[in-house]
Amino acid sequence: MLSEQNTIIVADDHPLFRDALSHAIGKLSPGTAIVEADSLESLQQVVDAHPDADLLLLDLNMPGVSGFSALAYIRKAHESLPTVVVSALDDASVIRRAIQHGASGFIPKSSSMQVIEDAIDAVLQGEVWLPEGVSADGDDLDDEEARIAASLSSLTPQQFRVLMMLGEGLLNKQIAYQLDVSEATIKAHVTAILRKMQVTNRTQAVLAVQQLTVKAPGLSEDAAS
Amino acid sequence: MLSEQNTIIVADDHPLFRDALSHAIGKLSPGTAIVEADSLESLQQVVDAHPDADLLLLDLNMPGVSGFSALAYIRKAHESLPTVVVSALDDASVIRRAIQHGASGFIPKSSSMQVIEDAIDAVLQGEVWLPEGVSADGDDLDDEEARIAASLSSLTPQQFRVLMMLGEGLLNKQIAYQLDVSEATIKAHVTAILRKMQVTNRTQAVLAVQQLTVKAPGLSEDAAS
DNA sequence: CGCACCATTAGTCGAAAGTCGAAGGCCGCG
DNA sequence: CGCGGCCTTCGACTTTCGACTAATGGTGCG
Repeated sequence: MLSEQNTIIVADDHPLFRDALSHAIGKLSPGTAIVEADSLESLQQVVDAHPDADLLLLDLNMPGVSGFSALAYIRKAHESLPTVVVSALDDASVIRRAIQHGASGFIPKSSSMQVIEDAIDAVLQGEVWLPEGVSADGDDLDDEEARIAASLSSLTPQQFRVLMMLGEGLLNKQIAYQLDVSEATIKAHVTAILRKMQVTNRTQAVLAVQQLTVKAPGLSEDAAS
Repeated sequence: MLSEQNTIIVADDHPLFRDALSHAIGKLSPGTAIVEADSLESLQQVVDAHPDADLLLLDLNMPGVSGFSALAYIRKAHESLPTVVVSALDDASVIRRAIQHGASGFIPKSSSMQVIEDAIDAVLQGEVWLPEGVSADGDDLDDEEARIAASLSSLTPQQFRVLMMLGEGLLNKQIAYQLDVSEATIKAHVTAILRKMQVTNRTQAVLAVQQLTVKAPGLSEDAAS
């Protein structure tokens, strides 16, 4: 099956795992075009350049993107693009939140290649794939979190990028330099962001974004595999 | 046992649970003086007014205090005051972090009265009390988190209060009004805070504090009991 | 008492943040 | 094609922030 011309986007900052994923897809479906992204900026470009993509594999721990922000944002901007979250975390609550933010599936990074292939296959068929033993149902998303996610989805791509940089504690000047525009432009974006997120200053905007953060359980163990 | 004149501080913003705890202590040890606090400010006052207290029962979800901040801060300021964390969360990682931040015990809010009494009793004996099945050992605290906790402990009480308010996204002017001092004073405090925390602006200070946050797993269930 | 530390305030100054209006580009739609 | 809408960009202006200096008062300690 799925031997048609598909396009799959793999977004992960870790080159090794990105390659592993790509390789798995290539084996699963040789005719599939694979596009990779390793940052928020490249992801936006790629998604924009491939509006016809069939699937997005998205890592939750992309640098410069806190938690579910990218997921919530991409999902609203590209409703027809099924998105599977790939993450080292595998808490039930994390998985549930991912689904509630619009993911079509969740693949723990510890999964075997076979499981990954099954998952991709299932989602391409239009199903929702979850690790065994995890239910998608349950409580709804936290009201506050849903409200914030909705705010995020109303941002323009550039505004979203700026917001993520605010979340790193950067100055307007630093953001301007990185995006290669003037500081005045960043200020304008920030003003628009504050308005859309219904807050009065950047610190409050950052706090809102932080609510979509996935708090690493840490301390347990490193991803040795 | 423990029929001597003890003093126990109960810090919890939830009146019902605070009373329940106080009641449990009263039953366990009639001669014990109980002092309550329902906010960061009152907690600071109370702890200050009772340097001879034998135990502090501290809720993690105090309004205006993010996560382990209060624990880390109080612990450094009053090393001889055993502190037991009381929380609705009971993830193993949360418990472990609490211990690593200096707590002498951890009591899930879902515990039975008997367990609570046992826990208090044990800690008063100088032991460390944990819920059954949880080990305190394991990995060390995240380096970054430890560094931040150390920074917090170097703050003066007023500076700590101001920092917590920065964490709510308040303006200097608003903080000044709430603390009933001039804005100049707040600026002076903020400058000192930024220096001690080794950051360059308030947003970065807030982000640092956020790293000590306990991310509520939420979604699972409400504390129905 | 002198000393150190904290809290408070004023005032100044330069930098950063945030608001407002506006111009140019791009795209869809009649 | 022309128009409107949205995004991006920008400069000018106001407010807030943050550093620095300087001063006053309280508190604890040898």
